Amino acid sequence: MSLKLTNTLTKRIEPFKSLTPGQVNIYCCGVTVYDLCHLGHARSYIVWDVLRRYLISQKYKVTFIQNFTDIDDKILARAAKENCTMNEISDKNIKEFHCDMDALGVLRPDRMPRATRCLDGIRSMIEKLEKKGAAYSVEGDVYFAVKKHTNYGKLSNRDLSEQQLNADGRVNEKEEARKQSPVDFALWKGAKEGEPSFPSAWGQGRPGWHIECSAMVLQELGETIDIHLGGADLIFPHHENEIAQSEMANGKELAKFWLHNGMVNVDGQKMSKSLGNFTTIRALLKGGISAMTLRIFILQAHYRKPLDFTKESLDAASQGWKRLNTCLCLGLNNHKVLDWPKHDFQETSISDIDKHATNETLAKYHQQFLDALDEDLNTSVAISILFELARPLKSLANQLIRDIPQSINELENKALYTRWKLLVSLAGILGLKAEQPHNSISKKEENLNASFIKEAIKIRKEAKLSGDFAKADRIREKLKSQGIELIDKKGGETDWIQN
RNA sequence: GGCGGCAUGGCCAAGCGGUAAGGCAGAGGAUUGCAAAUCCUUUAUCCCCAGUUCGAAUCUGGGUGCCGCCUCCA
Repeated sequence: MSLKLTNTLTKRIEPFKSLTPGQVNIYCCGVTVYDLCHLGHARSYIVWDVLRRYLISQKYKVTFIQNFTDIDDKILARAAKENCTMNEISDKNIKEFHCDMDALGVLRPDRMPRATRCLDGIRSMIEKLEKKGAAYSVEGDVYFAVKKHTNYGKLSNRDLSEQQLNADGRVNEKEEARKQSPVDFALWKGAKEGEPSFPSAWGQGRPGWHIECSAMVLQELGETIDIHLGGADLIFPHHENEIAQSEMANGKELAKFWLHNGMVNVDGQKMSKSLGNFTTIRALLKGGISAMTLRIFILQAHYRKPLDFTKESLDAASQGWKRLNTCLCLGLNNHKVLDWPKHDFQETSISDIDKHATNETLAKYHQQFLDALDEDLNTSVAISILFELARPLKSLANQLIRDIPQSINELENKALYTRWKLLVSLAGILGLKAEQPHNSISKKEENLNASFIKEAIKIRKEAKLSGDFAKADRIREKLKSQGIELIDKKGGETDWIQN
């Protein structure tokens, strides 16, 4: 394996090599927990989930840390609005975050530190910076003196003298006056009236935004980590400031690889809270978009490029997933008919795929899939290989669902089983898992629904027999709009599945 | 103004110097109820101009357009 990744730090695609063989330490910038997550967040965490799964499949021991920013102006504003405490807002949204990410099949990070619970590390890092003369305190605030850091700007490739400082004129004049330079940023903010605060050597206050990540990386993973992840909008100033703080405090390079994902766009513009053009993950899932559809949608584009969110592209992903899903379900639902070994999805190990590639064609697909991911996580190509693998399986699946299965000789059957296993394994690296369509419904709805559908099928059959196809089609369309798909089989029988 | 990214068929999207993956939609054929679902087949010379090269969507230079960051942001 030779994984190559685009490193924002060097502006190049370079071979990935971990500091310790077989071990990868990753830190991923998490969310500020003041609200539900939107599709942009989903993209970020799904993409990095694939990176993680891929590394694990390549036998790396991965330690994945991701933070929660649980103190911030927006959380406080939300708390004031909802007349509750900051902690209540944070707790609630952390729960919601997990709910969404679990639904999307994003593996939970190994640890998820919260800013308010890492204050010792934060304070001691600020003290260290102060001792080194890289930080100064003014009236309860502490600022990082950017000019002390000779390499400032190395990540975002910026010359500070060329920047339009505070471009929007959104300058807090009081704060500006306290700073030695307009580019300096807060490490610690003195407490304001009525806001939650924490004790420190500089008085009551709270940490600035950037310092928590620096402190957590050190606390959880050490001075230098393999990979630091985040959205492209964090490159400046957040990651630049992290580098400045950590490298000044520790005297060591913060991260070997900096990876950044592209934004999700709506009508060509970045999806963001402030523009109000966001769609939450929750709304999408509730609206009937399946988690795996979102995964396909996101992974069909390269992670660094902007991704336009439109109804059309989502529909396309949905149709594509439907196709793939049929194939992934094949061996689960039909193993008896096909005489395939019973297969439990939960037990599919994503690091256990080598032995499945038994023939030349499958070995080729397998290799192409791995090569694609090696090449800076080309998930788009990886997915295309899943579709190639799926084609004959799709054919088989439809024979089973709709017709009498044709006789397959033993050799073919075995090859198809192997192909299916490979498909399941490779899909697993992308976090794509079968979503079983229900042809039996939960007990609660069973009586209501099943008999209703049965009745509808009966009426439709009568309509068909009497030649009233318009009526038959109306019934079919009506059920379809309710997620029930009718399938006319040979011999006049009608089956149904719920999508 | 500074830094960075992008421009490929109706839509989304790969491609990293040797002659355009994949998905969706469309078309034709099979099947069917002149239907749905399904299966098979099928559709591009890559924003413009100039250059390098035997050969460029891919490299260089110059345009044009769009976007991101410089302020909270995945």
